[in-house]
Amino acid sequence: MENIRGEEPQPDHQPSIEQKIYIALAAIPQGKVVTYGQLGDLAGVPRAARQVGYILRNLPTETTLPWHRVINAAGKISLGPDTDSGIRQRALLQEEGVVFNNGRISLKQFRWQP
DNA sequence: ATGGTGACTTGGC
DNA sequence: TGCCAAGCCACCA
Repeated sequence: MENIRGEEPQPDHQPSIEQKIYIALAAIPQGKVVTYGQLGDLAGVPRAARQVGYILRNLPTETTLPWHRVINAAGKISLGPDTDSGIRQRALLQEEGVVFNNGRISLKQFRWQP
């Protein structure tokens, strides 16, 4: 596999941070969400919240990964509600049955806990 | 080398 | 509840 910057894998064959994030991301079930920091933890990369955001921002638009199931610790979408991606994320989540209350998702109800 | 930035998080009022 | 300051860490100019 190759990373988002088109670089080849590390010579030691260790999974890159990105690959770990992709794998953890792919495991999130439909109708559930995780926070940026949680995704890092699930991928075995603590304190990687900002890095997760960076990686998601650089995903190709045609990705099949469930990028929309990642929200912030406040239970809100981190993209502006006025941006195309922000609007799409909300729509995709609602299609999966995720409910918004005043722009917020109840982590109590919808957070995925393996 | 170095300081600014950001799809973030946490603790304290 | 909500706002703020710190902490965080890869990326970039």
